[in-house]
Amino acid sequence: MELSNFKLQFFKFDLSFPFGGDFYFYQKKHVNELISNLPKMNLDSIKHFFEANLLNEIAKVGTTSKVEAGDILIDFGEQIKFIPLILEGAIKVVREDDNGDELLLYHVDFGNTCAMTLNCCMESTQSEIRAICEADTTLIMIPAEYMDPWLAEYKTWRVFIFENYHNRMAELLKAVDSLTFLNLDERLERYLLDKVNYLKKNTLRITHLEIATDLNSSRVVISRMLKKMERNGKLTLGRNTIQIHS
Amino acid sequence: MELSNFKLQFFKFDLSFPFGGDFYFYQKKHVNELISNLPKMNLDSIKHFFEANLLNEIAKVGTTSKVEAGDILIDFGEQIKFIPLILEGAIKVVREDDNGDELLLYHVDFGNTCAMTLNCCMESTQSEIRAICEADTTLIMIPAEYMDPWLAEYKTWRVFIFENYHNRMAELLKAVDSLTFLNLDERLERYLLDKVNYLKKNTLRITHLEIATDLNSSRVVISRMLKKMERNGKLTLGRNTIQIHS
DNA sequence: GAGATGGTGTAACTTATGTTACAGCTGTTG
DNA sequence: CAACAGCTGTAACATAAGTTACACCATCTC
Repeated sequence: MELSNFKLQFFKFDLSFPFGGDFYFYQKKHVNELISNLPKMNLDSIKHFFEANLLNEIAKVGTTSKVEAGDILIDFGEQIKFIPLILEGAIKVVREDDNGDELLLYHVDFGNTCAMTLNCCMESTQSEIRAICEADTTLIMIPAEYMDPWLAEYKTWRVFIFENYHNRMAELLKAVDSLTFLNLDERLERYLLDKVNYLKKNTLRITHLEIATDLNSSRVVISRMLKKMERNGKLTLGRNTIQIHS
Repeated sequence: MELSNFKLQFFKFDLSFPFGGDFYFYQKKHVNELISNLPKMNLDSIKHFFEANLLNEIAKVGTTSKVEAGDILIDFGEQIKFIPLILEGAIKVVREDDNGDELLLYHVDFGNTCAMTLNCCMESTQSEIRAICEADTTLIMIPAEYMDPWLAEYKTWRVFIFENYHNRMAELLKAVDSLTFLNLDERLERYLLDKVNYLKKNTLRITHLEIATDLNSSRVVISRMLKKMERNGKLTLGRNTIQIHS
């Protein structure tokens, strides 16, 4: 509920950073520079759903970081030490089996965090998923040890955490529904529309093979279905691009 | 973690109740009789993972109820007003699409609660799932309004709630994995082994149609596969029964 | 005990999806 | 420019799963 209006107001992050994509290697000194550089932005974008005292705490212990498209944020089996709160960009969460076959589970975007990660923070278990940035992404990293005390202390934190659990659970349910009740062509259509939605572009830069991987299908099948959809006027195919007619 | 040893010690619930399966209709007076009848059992089975003060609170506001096999605990779209904590028995959680096609998501058993329900308690949303008793089940119902204050006050409650979220999430992931990476015959095999596990019997009382419904498949296909498994010596088929050789 | 109901077995067929193979095209690299 | 790697299109075939149809039981009811 508190989250909904958050989505309306993006803030632009214009500083360039002296370090690369993998936040596990960020040093404390970088973080301090960072925080002192953007206190206003930090508070502005979060103040709409966290209480004042909590905002202060977040400003004190959180660090802002930027991750590039294609970077892997979290991988299978990793121990997670930060709660990532996404300010800008989009992250996709995938599952993999023993043969290396993949399946896209869902996307996490603005104002959300990854509930899979939350579990790890509370219980020090390992990640069951891989999180990959789809666009350049800005996030606040909160050290995992604050998870529990904040739950005790701040109502807005509890709401935030539970809303996130709820959202993730709903996404997982949606994934189960698609797998169970939809044919591949319907899943493909949803997949494309989803992508248009959260990337906010009608023309997607993507190959048939990437789609096949996300849907755990094969390239030939996806090409076949895309061609059919093109014949039906739903989209236009190009090399490395698909333009959705919506 | 606290939950693990809880599983070892069942307690037997021998009183007969003056009311039927649907706990939504229980009256406060019944509840009070109940509580005064079983204070010892209540505390015994829970004291291993809740702190003393919380146990007192649970004894004060919780009610014990018994639900029969086959009863629907929670259905789609219902507003949930109680957190169910399962003491004995087994509950299956299923998903349904617009055509009425079903899919079994997972089971909830001893010492656990349904995380889907938790969301509803925190945010007053509606149930996205149906919960059906598979065996006669005893549970403690805790009014939803205690959910949030207890999170603030009791560390063991937070652990309990998050462990449950984690378990449910893991079960959902397992469901996704099965749907994505396994063939129907493998899913069938897992399904049967699962059932043997949580019902603690090698001989299952079930029809092929029921299995087909749980797996969102068709009876003919399931019969075909079961017959093949019988020929391979994995099980013995009978009318309404399947005996698993393990 | 006749009929109805529901569970199981099996064959024949259909459909969705995956696989293999290959051709053509585009852009990059040496 | 020649060679190469990656993307797309298409045909032919293979497999998993769903569908239809029907026979045969077991159990229950009138």
